Amino acid sequence: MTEYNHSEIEKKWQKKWEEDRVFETKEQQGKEKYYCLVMLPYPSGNLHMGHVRNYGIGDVFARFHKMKGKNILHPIGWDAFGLPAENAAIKNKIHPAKWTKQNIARMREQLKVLGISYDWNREFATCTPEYYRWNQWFFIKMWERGLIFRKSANVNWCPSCNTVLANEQVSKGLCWRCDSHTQQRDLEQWFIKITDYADELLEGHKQLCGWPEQVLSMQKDWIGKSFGTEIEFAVTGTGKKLKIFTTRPDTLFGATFVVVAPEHKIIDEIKSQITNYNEIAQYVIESGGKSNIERSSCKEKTGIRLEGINALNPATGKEIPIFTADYVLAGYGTGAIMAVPAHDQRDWEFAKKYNIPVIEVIKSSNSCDGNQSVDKGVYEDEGVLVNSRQFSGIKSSKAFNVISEWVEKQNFGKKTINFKLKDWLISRRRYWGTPIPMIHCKMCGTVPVPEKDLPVMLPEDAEFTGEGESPLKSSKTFVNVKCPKCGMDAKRETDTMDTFVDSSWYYTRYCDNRNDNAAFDSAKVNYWMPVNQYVGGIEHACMHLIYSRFWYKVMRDLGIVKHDEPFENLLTQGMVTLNGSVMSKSKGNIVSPDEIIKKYGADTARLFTLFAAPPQKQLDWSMEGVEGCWRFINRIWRLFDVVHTKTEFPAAEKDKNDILRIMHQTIKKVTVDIEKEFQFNTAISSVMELVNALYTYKYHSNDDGTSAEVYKTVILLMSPFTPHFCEEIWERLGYKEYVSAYPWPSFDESMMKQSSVELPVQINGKLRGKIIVSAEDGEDEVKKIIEKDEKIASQLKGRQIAKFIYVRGRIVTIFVR
RNA sequence: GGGUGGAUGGCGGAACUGGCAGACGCACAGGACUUAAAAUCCUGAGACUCGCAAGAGCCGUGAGGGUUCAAUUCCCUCUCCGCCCACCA
Repeated sequence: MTEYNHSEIEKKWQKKWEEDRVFETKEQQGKEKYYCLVMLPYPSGNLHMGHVRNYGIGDVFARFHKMKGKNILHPIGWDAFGLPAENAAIKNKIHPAKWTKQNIARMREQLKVLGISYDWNREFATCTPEYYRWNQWFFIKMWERGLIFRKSANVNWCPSCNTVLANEQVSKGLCWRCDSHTQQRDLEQWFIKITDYADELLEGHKQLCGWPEQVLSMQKDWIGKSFGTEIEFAVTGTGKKLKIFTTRPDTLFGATFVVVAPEHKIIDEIKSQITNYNEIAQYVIESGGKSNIERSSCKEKTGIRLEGINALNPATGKEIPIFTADYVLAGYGTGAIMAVPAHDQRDWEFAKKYNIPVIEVIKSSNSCDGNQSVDKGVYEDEGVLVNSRQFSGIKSSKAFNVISEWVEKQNFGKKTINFKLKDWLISRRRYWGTPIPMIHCKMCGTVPVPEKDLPVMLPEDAEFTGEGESPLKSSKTFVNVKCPKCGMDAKRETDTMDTFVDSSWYYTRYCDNRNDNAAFDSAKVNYWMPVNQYVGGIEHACMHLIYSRFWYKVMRDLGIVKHDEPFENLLTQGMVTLNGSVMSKSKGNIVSPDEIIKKYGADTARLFTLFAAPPQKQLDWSMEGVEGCWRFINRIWRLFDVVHTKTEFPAAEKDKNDILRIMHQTIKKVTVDIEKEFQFNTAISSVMELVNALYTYKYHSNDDGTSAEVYKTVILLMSPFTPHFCEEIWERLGYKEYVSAYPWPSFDESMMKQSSVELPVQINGKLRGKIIVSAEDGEDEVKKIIEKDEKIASQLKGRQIAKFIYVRGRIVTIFVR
């Protein structure tokens, strides 16, 4: 056969697949469906190795299940709104739409060269009015359901991007995209009430058996449900009450001070009674300038006492001081806490610094350390209540309920539940996003754009200066509008939506991407959804994957989808690194997919990313490893001639059953590894073993055509990993149909049985020899064989066998004295 | 600080339910082919000790202990590394 020419072969089959519409799909009732989804790429302009890995993994699933006879949906699209396009507009004076379109065109070509089995008919970009009008439609539906609200909020502000960032988009005080230091500002913002679904998002985890435990626990922590009690502390001389939140109501009698967040409104409300108000006001300003991250990173807790007033501990009736300190967060609980220095580390540190009394209220129930002194430090574990009047002596675990109920009865508090999850801030002062479809009218207030007027189009005439307010404000044609209610002059909302909105429901649009009358046809979505296999990066564990789950539940409540959860199975793939560090432009350690594909072909590039590490783990790039995969593909290529040439080596006859047994074992291994284990690396290595065995067989046997049969299986097994190459061989083997449409090989357990097995023999835990036994041999036969084995027999000579263990097919262990 | 995942040859990584540790690949060495090289095909190999050798012994899965005839796998204690969250009351 001629030499393996990857570029010719890959071009040929990509063209054929496209011409024959091999991967185009539609609903087929009665046929099992399989929806394979990969996280849609941002059109940055260049495909990187992470993409190759991500989409290569997705393609294995899609192609495998297609061969398994399922009806496949395997789509791709573009997450096309976002900051980089706008930054490019500012920097290079190119319109975001044009920049994005160019990038998509280039990346589409790069993707096509990879030969992924996408149904390209279903492609779309989220930046088109055909798509984003449905963002607007959903927004209005949510508004109607009371899920959208506005409030003035202290937000993260990126001075470089000139925009508001969600908490989730700030990492270590830096903007998630440009790495500038962020600041705090107060702005009127649009929010989605995701917290209404907090409980369901948590409960829904029970249905997500196909998700990695790691992702679930990250989400659980992110949602952060905690049970506690709200308790009111009267503020002396003001008639005001201060509501605190605690998860430790059992320590109520030990609360010796109260702390409020600097932003807490009570400070302003009672400022006339605070004798050191000037000092307090200064502290409030100072902490307001700090980000949450700065606050938390400072080692020593700062705070200041509100002089002239006290709080009344409702349980003890004692007056205790009130402090303000920035270790208390305004956004969590009630923004105020009761501090119990004996049983909380932070309160302890604070009390020591400001010389506040410490009252022990829980003693370890373990009598040995019952004499512990509170001066020794903090006791945060469970125990028995002390110094707590009628509650002394009961267990702290019980006291949670007992004291909470008592507090409720006394009418100064109640049990509550708190979440860390915050409402989703979705407005952006940006151009390149979905316009929020609202109109501000002086008479009618905030009015949604009527459905018939959707989409609210992004105007062409906006200016991109990179400074000040949203570019949409610079467009007169956009801003000025008539109120849909009263017809008077009104102004359009100029904020756009967070791009996470786009990616929260795109997977349903693939099911019906050309629909002009609705976001999608429910019948189609209900056929394809839920996604059977979702593949993407772990970095989306909390944001994208929570927003999507939330959005899907809202769509369910709107009655347009029928399931509770969008993604049945999730695979989070590891990063691609070079010499252990992440590939990035700034580090200059990028390996370009283009170059690798040009030199070795897409099949080799894909094979390497699948073989070098399990999909979930980090993958370190290695040129030598790529060479190895290239060699393996060539080795299969050459095997074509080997198996079809008559060879005779009667001297060392190899058993035909041997090679067939290995073949069936390999089919099983590859099937299970793809279907259940997600272990593509071991799937591929088992095919390598089969190929090695085939070479050996061919050179040491009288072949009657068996090797050609086995070879056919090798090609079938490899086809999800190296599809172009396998199509080519398949054709040369004389098949008219595509290998990608051919049924996946099945295995026969009975073919895997071996008549004789080699068994290791251990004596006193040490390997002392090996014996060959027949698979059916019982313990007596095995004993006889061992007695005949010279080497083992000599070890046993003169010693008494205390124990003889025979694990069928595994091992023989003898324990002697 | 909380959560979570991990630590196995020179390297990437295998190992079912506790049952021969190191599959497969890379790198390395030797052989065949070749005038030669590359490519290819074949073979070898965890460390240490003894042996000319075939081989034998012994130690080995981050560290220490435990359960077991048997532990990379189960239990306890500890160290280090990655990721996510982080003053969440």
